[in-house]
Amino acid sequence: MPTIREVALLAGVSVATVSRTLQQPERVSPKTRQKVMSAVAEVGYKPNLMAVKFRSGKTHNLVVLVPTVANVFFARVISGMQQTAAEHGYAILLANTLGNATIETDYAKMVQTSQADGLIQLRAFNPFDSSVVNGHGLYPMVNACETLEQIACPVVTLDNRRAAKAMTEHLLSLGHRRIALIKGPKDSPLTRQRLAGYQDALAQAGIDFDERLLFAGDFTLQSGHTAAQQILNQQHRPTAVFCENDETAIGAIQAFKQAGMKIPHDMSVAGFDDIAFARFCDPPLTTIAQPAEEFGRTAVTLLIDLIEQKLTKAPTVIMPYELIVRESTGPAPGFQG
Amino acid sequence: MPTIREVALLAGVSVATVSRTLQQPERVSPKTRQKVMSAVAEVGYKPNLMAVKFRSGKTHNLVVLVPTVANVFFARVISGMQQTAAEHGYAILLANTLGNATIETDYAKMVQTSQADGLIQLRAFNPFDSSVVNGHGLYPMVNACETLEQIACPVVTLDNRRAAKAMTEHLLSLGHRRIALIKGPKDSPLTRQRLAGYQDALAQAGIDFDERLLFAGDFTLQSGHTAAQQILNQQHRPTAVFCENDETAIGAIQAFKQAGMKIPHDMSVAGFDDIAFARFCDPPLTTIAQPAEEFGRTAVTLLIDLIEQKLTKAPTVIMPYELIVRESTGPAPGFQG
DNA sequence: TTGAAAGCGCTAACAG
DNA sequence: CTGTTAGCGCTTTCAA
Repeated sequence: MPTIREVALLAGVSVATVSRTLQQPERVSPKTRQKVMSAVAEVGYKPNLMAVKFRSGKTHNLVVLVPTVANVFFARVISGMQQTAAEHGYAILLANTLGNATIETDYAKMVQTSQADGLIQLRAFNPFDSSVVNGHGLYPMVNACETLEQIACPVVTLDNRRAAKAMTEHLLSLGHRRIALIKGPKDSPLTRQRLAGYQDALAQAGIDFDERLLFAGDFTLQSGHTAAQQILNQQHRPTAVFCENDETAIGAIQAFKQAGMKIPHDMSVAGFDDIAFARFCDPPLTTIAQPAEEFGRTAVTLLIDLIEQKLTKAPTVIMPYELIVRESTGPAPGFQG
Repeated sequence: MPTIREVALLAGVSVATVSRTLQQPERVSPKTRQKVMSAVAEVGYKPNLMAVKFRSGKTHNLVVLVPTVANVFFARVISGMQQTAAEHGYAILLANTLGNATIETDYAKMVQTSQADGLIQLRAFNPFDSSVVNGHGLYPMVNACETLEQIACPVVTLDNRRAAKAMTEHLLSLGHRRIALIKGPKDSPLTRQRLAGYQDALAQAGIDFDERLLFAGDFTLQSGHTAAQQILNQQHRPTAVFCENDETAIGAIQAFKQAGMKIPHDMSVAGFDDIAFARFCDPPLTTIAQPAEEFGRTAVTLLIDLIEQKLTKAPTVIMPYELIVRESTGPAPGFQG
């Protein structure tokens, strides 16, 4: 790799002049500029940006902690991040953490060791060693999609409670009275929020909350399938199932169909996220659309503002949702709209 | 951010001793080690790894160019990469390139500017400016999933031709004689290879190749749906459709079902990749399983070997495939097995 | 308009 | 076992 020194030597100027030619060409005479540029071309010089970053103290790297890139919703979020980051001259270092705290902590060290300027966490977990955080101030961090409580950092989130309530109301409006809920990962605030919204809607409709209608899930296809089988084994079956994400719903629909049920005739199923597959299900899935790419874009924008000190206090941005009614939900048996 | 100097000052030793204590503690007396460690703890010292990397000339970063993380197959590949990279102390810089040559070239510059040690490309395109490549040697690069012709770099690939032939043979064995093929992106060698495999099987079975059974696609759900509609409009319909990936197949299945067809009774549909959704389709999808995570792991291993000069020449690694027969393929109408 | 020189934080000879 | 020192490649004063 040729260095700036070799260029200087070949052009017969000082390294300072080479640097200036590349950074602020107008401050260099046309003649030297010419000489330098052809020397650059001749040796194929590319500045060592590692050196530049080291010197400037700015890496222009952002770490993103994502539980799993295999989750289609997250994939969209990342897509949005990448785009905005690139526009601002930042690169994304993506960490597929599998929700593992150790891996998250490891990657967070990239910020602590000056390898990245900031971090975006898509899960409700503070990846920075708390002793460090308390003792020596916070590192630039943004929380997206989830809600990291007890830490003062910008948050980009959905009003999950309202959205879940809206979906539950949709099911209620179709005459459903026994509505099961297949939850997301246990320790996630998002899961609690969606549950709360579900309960809100039931309470408002004067329906008693029945804990036996709650089923565990973890946002995977398999977990939806498993939960649906449990529902099928239940004595007094629900007539509708609200799944906390689309993958779960798709897994559940399969289990119901394998058991010979017709969707939505025998069972209504709703999801959450509106991933691409939702529209291509059989039947197409009723779900809540979230602006996934916009989540990513917003999170990156906030983080860069934080890094560049344009932010005075940590805001909470609430993104809009949209109820998408497709064909996986229908009237409850015997219901007269 | 405290530096090594502050630690040295506080511990009353030289910076070299601090560095040694951290790198090779055994070369330092227990007493000084003690002093240094408590000074490190007291100021909350974290080494500036940017400086370390700059000095060592090794970044331990790998750039990965992926057409789109939203493709579930690629998501799995990336997952495998991340894992292996982490094991070797490397980080993955993921670039969601959308198959855009300009974006790819931009990210490739990270290698050229010493911000990353090497690159993995998942598409058949050389992201390095060819003049640079020719003039000044190659950068460490590995091609995975696709086949980058005309460049001598390690390749991790599937025998796409054999795999496609195997799937076509499966369909032929079910009595299908008119088999449509929904292709992948136009300019992809992988697409050509799968087409070749399809033709191999037909030729071997003594069936004339009919160009009207070829349909364009781009690996998206939507493109499968669109192609299936074209098939439905055709005069002399095929009885089976082989899709070059699972997303395409899932899109196609929906279109067929919307037209009132029963799968596989009226139409057999096969995919390629065995993504998670394949098993949860209705009906579950017959497909070719590829060891996606293993692709990622192998590519990273090769790249690291290349970077660390453990590789003398560029190998081509052929990964195994497996024909997964599920319920989306069945006997051709009137066929007596 | 240009050059000399300092220094970013760290490691690795080399001396002691 | 420990300290001194040079230097990685670059930018940026400060002088000339």
